[in-house]
Amino acid sequence: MAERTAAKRTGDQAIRVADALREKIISGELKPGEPLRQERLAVLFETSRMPVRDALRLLEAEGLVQMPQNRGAIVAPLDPEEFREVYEMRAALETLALRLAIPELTNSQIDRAVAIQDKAEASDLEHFGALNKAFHFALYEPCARPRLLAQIAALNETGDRYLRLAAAQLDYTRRSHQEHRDLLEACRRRDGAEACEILRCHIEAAGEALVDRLTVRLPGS
Amino acid sequence: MAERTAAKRTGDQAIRVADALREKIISGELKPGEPLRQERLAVLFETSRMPVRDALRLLEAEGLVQMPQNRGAIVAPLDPEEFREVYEMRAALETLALRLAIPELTNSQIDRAVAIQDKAEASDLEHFGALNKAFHFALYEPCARPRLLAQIAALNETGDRYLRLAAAQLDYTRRSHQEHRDLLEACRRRDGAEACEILRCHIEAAGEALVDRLTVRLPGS
DNA sequence: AATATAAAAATTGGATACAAAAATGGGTAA
DNA sequence: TTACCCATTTTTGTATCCAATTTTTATATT
Repeated sequence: MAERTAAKRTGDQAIRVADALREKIISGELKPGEPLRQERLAVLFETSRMPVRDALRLLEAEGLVQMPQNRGAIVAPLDPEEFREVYEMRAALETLALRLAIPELTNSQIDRAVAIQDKAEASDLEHFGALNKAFHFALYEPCARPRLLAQIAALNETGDRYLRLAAAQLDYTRRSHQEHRDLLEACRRRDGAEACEILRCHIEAAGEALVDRLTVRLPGS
Repeated sequence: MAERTAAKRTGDQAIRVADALREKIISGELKPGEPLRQERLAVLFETSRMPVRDALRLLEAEGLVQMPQNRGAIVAPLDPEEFREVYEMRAALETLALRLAIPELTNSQIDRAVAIQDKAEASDLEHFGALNKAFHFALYEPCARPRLLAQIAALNETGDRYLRLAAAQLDYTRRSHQEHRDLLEACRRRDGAEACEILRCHIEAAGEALVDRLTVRLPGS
């Protein structure tokens, strides 16, 4: 444990650790309920326990980690009820973002969303998650609401954990793609009400489908 | 700086410090932009800098504190645009909570909300904030969505900071009380659509009124 | 006199050290 | 054999210490 070869230099170790941990949690490399020992993580990321603690606090705020008193952090367990909650909140907040964004949407921004969707339809499941997120955010960003967008991003991250579990959703992507196309069409017409309605159905349908699947797969708590 | 008389004892100092700081920030005792020096706070709360740091991280996640890199924490500045965002999100999330709660609402729960509202109408501005929050949560809680409720609570806390600024809102409380009564009426009829519509207008009206006021009062960023 | 620059002070981010709490395991008694 | 209790070990929470960065202050130069 002697040589801290890499970095004692500047800035924010906590962010770096949090990003790496978040990735490991979302990807499922760290399993739900798995304990996160501070010393172990400190060694793994070549730093001390202090930035690790900060990172854990960050992820706790994001809902990816739980930190019971004096009992050590664990990867937040998966719970179909929580997932239902997440997509309900997503439906509410993402329609809000879209409604606010549509009056500001430029044609070139819509074109960029189309390009992302083209790529998504050609890609495999591995990259689908990221492209899907990029597509949605391309449409939301013009709303210029940083706090709202951050919240949506956090909810998406939590949701992605569940998505990973039920990866055999190939049958769903086709429907998803069609809904994305419909959504773009409504955006081109600047029809906010219609676009929001499509988006709401899009999120809720995906959510319901996944909840069904998860309920079968997961035991209680 | 010698005697740490009070406490080296147990548990989570960070929570205690965070609670105290949050109260000071929301109440306005700590002004927006004011620097939060770690050592100073450590002495004030009779602890070391470490729990203070944890507390600041917590409050940063809640949006009440900003922590620029290596530059020390400050009380998050107030920005009318942020407030607009907060009440837009509140409108979206609280109508969701209410819609989900209404089918579960019992008569006794409604009665309890009425009792809270009675008290609110009789109280002074000092307690209005807390009672107002209690009223809303009495109606939302039956939705049984912990994450959603936590998010709403956080948004309310942020919003309360702005409310404090424009306290001369006596003229608004009368309208607010009437809207609360209308809302209760719709809940009694279990008319979810109507109740949500009233709630949406209630939050948006209060928000718009306050944004106007704040825009006059506050300079740009 | 104003501005740029460099030294000094203050303050944060990170590492190590220490104490309290929880988990573990072994032994003993029923 | 099983249940319970106490000692040991692990792990967290808190305090102190050190290095690096930012801010302030003083000085010199134009």
